[in-house]
Amino acid sequence: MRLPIGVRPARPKEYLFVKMPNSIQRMTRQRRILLDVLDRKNWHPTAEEVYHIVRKQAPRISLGTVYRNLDILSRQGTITKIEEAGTQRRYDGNPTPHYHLKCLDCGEVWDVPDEAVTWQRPLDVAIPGFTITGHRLLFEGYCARCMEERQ
Amino acid sequence: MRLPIGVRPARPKEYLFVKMPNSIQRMTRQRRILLDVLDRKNWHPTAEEVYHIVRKQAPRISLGTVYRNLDILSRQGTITKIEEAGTQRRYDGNPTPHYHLKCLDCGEVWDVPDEAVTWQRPLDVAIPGFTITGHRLLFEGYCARCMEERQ
DNA sequence: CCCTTATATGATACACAGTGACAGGAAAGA
DNA sequence: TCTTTCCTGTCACTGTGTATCATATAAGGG
Repeated sequence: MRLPIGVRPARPKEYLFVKMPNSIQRMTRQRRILLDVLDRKNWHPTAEEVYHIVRKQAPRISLGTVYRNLDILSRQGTITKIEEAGTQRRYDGNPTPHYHLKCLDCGEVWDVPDEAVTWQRPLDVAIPGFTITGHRLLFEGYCARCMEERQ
Repeated sequence: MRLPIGVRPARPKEYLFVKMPNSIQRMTRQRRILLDVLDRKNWHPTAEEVYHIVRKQAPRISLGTVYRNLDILSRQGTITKIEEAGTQRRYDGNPTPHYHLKCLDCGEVWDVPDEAVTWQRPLDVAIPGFTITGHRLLFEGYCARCMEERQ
């Protein structure tokens, strides 16, 4: 579990020019379960998947509440939102920056271990007139299972 | 203009395990206009934006036709589909691999000139059990105009 | 421990981006 | 010009996520 019951999470860290969201004020039952469910390694569920799992513990939770909390938590920096236009968003309980790997066949997403990526300096970019605050890197390919199935 | 009228573009290049799309068979008026409109440097319109511009030359074109063609052309390799930047997909008339830059404030997307990116080894990744076919890299930050407006 | 109050929830309707189906239209080769 | 079959426009529809609002409840104070 990420946060002890009743403990307010840290306020959103200030970030250059980023409009800061409402942060968490209350640790509700639903929110606690949701955080607990998201706290697994190398798991990148869609909102729908989170919803189905959370319902085992909170059968009357609404999908809206799941979306609302996933949004709040990701904007607040507690979880990561993986956005790709045209597809379903995925969420990642791990808030520290890291890269992802996506199977082009089944759509599943995995973490890329830092040591698997080789570049000597962690990537330097300079574009005149632009203030760069970060980058997102997604690797694409085919997972072992999908490779097998297609042979 | 990318393709002379009446010239069929190259058939889709075969690619490991990728289901190949229907490729272009006919150079229709609508398709010609669309390709013409997309052929601008450093422009990354949404389907909606393309639609509005194409309609100046083909007022009765449907949004469905725009989507259909953007999809066919990108799968065929004539244009690039940008999925990682925001909620709406964007399209890029430039089919050669390159990176993009997105303003987190206005949502606009630009090309990153290759020489602006510095990494000593050209990015190497090895993940057991995974066949990597490519990667997508998106830089995020704030453009000059948005920086100014917020000061 | 109960009361108060603002935040969070559940229900529902809605918005948006993109897709599917299909009859009619028009490219391209004969 | 004719024929074939791919493509278009129309329109209904789906899936993902958002807005609204009455009700419920967490958290701090008395």
